[in-house]
Amino acid sequence: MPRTADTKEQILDAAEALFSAHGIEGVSLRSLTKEAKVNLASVHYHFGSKEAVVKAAFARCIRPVNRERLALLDQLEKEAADGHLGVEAVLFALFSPTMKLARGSSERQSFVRLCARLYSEPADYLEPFFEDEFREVMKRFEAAFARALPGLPQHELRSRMRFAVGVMAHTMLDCGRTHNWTAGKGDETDAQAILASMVRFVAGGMLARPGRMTPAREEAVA
Amino acid sequence: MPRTADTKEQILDAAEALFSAHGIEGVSLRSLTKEAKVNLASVHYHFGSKEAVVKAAFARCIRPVNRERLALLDQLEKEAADGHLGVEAVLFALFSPTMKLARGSSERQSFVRLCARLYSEPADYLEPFFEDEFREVMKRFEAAFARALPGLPQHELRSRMRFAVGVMAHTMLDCGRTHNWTAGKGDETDAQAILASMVRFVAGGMLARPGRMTPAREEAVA
DNA sequence: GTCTATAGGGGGATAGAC
DNA sequence: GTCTATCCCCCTATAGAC
Repeated sequence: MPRTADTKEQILDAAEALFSAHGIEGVSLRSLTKEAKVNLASVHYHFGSKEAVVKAAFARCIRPVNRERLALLDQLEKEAADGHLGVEAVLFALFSPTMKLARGSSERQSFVRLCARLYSEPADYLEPFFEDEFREVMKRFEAAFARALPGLPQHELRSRMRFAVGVMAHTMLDCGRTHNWTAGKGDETDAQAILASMVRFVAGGMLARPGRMTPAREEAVA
Repeated sequence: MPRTADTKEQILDAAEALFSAHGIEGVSLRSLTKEAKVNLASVHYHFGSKEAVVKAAFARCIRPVNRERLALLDQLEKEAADGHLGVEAVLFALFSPTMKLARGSSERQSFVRLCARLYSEPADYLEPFFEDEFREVMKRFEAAFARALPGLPQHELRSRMRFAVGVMAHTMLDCGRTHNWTAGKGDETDAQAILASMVRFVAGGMLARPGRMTPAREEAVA
């Protein structure tokens, strides 16, 4: 065994890799402990339950990302203390920390998919946990977007933030399906190009003039 | 029993409701047949396996939607045979058929979440199935967007289409979490407002000038 | 802290009567 | 076509030796 990592971290490493590949319900503690090369019972000794492993794995994945998001936003707001706050800059602060994960070691690449998957996973116990982990980020970025997009009604702003999250989550999922992103040759240039495209696209959506569709279109859905 | 539906359809009705609520792995054939008020063995008689039930439920849900998408696009291309094809109109053809589902009977509302969930479900056997079901729609809409957005490089166009799908999929998932969309009072006005917001947002992204981020931002991710 | 062994419950699938 | 009964698998969790 080349690593000196302790049992707890070996379990979390395996949890990240397997949960992202097969979903929570698709991973048994047996497959998990086999992958981690630890005993089945040790997972209960260290975590107490499968549910606790899921939360711990997710927390270890997302906390540094959200910390970096807030740090980037701090820096951004300090630079622009007096004047204009750019939408693209705010989006960059929101997106780039996750994108960075997609370029790390192959063990870390699966993190990205894990985060995106967990958001759509219907486990009831995850929803309040998610809310806790993201509350600060959501609050701070809502304020930043409100400043970058003056005049946009709050309800519309919140909808657009959800759309932005949708773009990111979906892109994270798609990054795991390599055949979709084969324009670049590898991870290094790709991640940067995808991030740039994402920021441009979402900025375009954020900046769109809010308003109604043409009447003809509205009738068609009524 | 008020309905005269046969066993097969009762199973599919229950499958839609339960899969969308709990995910594929979260639903056992036992819970499925209990909800459907049919015998456990009947699911194997009619479908052969759980996997076949999943595919059948998904096909029954998505085929009419994709048919309507293509019909709307047909009509749109006929109207605009000579001149300009509007991005918002194409987006409307792509999005509105799913949005309509979200306003039907409560049994049908869960369809929407089902479709969104299945896209992120990591079941290997679903990916080729998905590809088959959406090939025609993707081909036709890629051509339509190419026409509506002349000059946009094909690779960028494909990225943006994935972003658009991400917005829709994420919105479908969120529609099930009612507390997120409580601005309107019910489903009727909400669905229309959400659809309008979505179309405006994605159109803004589609129409964004493709290009690079500012050099400072690019360095930060390198 | 780490292991073996096992409890106790569900899971998908199937055989065969009706 | 529909049912009951059952096979055999895998699951999480725990007890208790080391």
